[in-house]
Amino acid sequence: MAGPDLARDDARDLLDDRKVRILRAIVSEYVATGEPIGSKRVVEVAKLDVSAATVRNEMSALEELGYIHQPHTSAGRIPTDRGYRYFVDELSEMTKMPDGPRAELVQELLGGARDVEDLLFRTSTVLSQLTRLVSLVIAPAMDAARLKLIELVSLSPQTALLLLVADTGRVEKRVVDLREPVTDADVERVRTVLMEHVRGHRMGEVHDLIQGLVDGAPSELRTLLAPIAEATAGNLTEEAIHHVYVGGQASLAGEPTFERDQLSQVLELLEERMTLARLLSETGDDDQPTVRIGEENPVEGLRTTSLVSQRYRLVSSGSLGVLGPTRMDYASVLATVRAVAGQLQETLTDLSE
Amino acid sequence: MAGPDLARDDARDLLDDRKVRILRAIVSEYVATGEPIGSKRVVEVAKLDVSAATVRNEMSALEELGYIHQPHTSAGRIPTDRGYRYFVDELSEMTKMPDGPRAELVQELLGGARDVEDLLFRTSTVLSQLTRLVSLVIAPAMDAARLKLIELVSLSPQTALLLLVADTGRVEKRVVDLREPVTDADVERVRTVLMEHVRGHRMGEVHDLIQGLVDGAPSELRTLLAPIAEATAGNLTEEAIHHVYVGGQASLAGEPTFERDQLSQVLELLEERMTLARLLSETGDDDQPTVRIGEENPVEGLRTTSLVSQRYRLVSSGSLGVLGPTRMDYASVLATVRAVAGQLQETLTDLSE
DNA sequence: GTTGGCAGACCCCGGGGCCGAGTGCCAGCG
DNA sequence: CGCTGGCACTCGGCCCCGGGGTCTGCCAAC
Repeated sequence: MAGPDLARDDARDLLDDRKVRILRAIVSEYVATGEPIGSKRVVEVAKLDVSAATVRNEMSALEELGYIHQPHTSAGRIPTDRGYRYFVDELSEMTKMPDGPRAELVQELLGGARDVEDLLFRTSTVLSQLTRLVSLVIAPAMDAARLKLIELVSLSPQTALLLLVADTGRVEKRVVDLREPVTDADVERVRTVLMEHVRGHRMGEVHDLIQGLVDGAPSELRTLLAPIAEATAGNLTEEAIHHVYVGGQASLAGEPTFERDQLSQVLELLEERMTLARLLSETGDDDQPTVRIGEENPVEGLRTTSLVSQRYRLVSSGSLGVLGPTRMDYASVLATVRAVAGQLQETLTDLSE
Repeated sequence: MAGPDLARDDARDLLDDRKVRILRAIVSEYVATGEPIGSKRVVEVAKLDVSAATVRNEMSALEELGYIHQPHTSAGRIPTDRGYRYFVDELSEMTKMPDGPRAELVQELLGGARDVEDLLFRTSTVLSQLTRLVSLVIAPAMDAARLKLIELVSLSPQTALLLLVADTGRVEKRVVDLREPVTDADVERVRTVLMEHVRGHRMGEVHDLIQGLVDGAPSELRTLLAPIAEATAGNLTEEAIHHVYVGGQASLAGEPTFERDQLSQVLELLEERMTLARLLSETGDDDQPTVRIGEENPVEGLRTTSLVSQRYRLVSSGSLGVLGPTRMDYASVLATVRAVAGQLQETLTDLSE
């Protein structure tokens, strides 16, 4: 009770060495077994030279401090979010981390990805298989990428397909309703105009550029250009919301920690691409994974889960991560997320540079 | 015991009217409530002018015939797969079906789909929301579609992006590793050659055509064409496996029929795109939905689920459907699947014709 | 500060008893 | 011959209870 609202780090420093060892024992044993850990067990695991009674006193103190918690009187202790947090912070401070998987991963990731989307899809698969958690991968925003090619293909007299190819290998497409029949020659002219004026610019500027063209164009082209401008309206990049790759939902069902309705709630959230995209975009910018444990999570309904995410950088940055019960092996998950993000980044730059 | 292996239809005709009414009552009540139905309840629901005892005799006969089943002695009856099948067959014979949803559906489906993929994605969403089941949508095979545009965009000195646009609005892309640096001029020449020789052909023939070009090309182009031919190898259409859209997994978790491990098993299957694609491709070619109930299902692990699927036709055909517990309201599910398939087909042809 | 001892709390589990729902069977009736 | 009411029986679900086991908190002593 001496200083209840100390900042995280200060609070941490208050723990003497023995408390830390006890806490660590509880966390690791609980992660491994899923059962509450009692004082006797702690003595064995932490190899302490004191009796169980002493440990009980310490555990009582740790509970007072909010690091552990007992489900009911006369049960062992379980780490709280804060308990996990303590060691995650410790992990982050260590410069070297335990190694994630290496060789096979490269193999599987690089192994014949056909294009960027395919690569991201595979990444998601690899990530969920390695961690046995739900994996999330979001494509990088395209704003900063440069337009490499813009094409207009007529599908029918009244509709055409607009293609935008970025130098990152991403392709955006839009079906354009031309409102009235147009000739191939018209399409060709527009194609040329577009290519001339917007190629090489940033994807984020494309819409404005085309809009500009509409205003200054001869009237017969204008009727054709207008719907194209429209089609590129609404941020081209918001489209990214569809490009959230989710894998490993099945692992959630295997997790006995979750009640049936929690499970259903989380699964529902996983289908809201918007929410997921927002969630992942709130990932820190450093090269350490961001970890959000239980209650730290902004989304109601993910309060019993943890999210470990990391950015990968290309022209602009995307992010990826895993979602699982708060009871997870943070050390190895962090290492894996990091390794996979690194590998993805590398493979992506190989592709487009 | 008179004729135990009668074909489905014959067996059906053996049921007298009262048995049919009883079976129908059991099916509909069980679908509605999820609880085993007893003789007393049947009398009420089916409005029969006989006593419960009589119904019990009939039920006993129905059980003997394999249409219903009791979970344990002294419980009510539950329909078997065969019991459901009886009424599904009856539904299929009726020429007019109960109407599926209409107006809002059109709204939501058409509502600003940006491209074909987006449309399929939305279809999947709509389907799962309307049925509260897992929805599956698979893109049409591309073999029969005609190539509208083939483009080669260099991303870096050594890599290029190959774009194939079909007249259905589908776009396939491949990152091509060129092995050695090439000039823009080379790329331009190849582009022209490709456009000249393969445009307008069927997607299924593209690879062979390019392969032919390689053999007959001057050597400096050959080094460039070879990797392109490679990139289009492996059926272009197999790619479709990634284009299985799955929605509404959360609804499975809400279903108390499933045990925890069944749930997990089904969810795992839903992540195997290959399996799903195969499953959906086994859909009948008529304009009636195909229904596979429980054990009728070819995939081990889906033996407690039913799959209702239907083809939609474009140039070639794709299919879509829903997956859920055998205990589902087949009448309304069939109607909905049918309506959505019809609507999708319509919207697709609007787009590309 | 540490320790062993000890009482108390509580979960888990199996058994027993009761209730209710639903069945199968049977004798009798039209 | 089909239908009916009556009846015995079966069985799951529920509650209660008591024993075994575990872990805690407290305390007195070292």
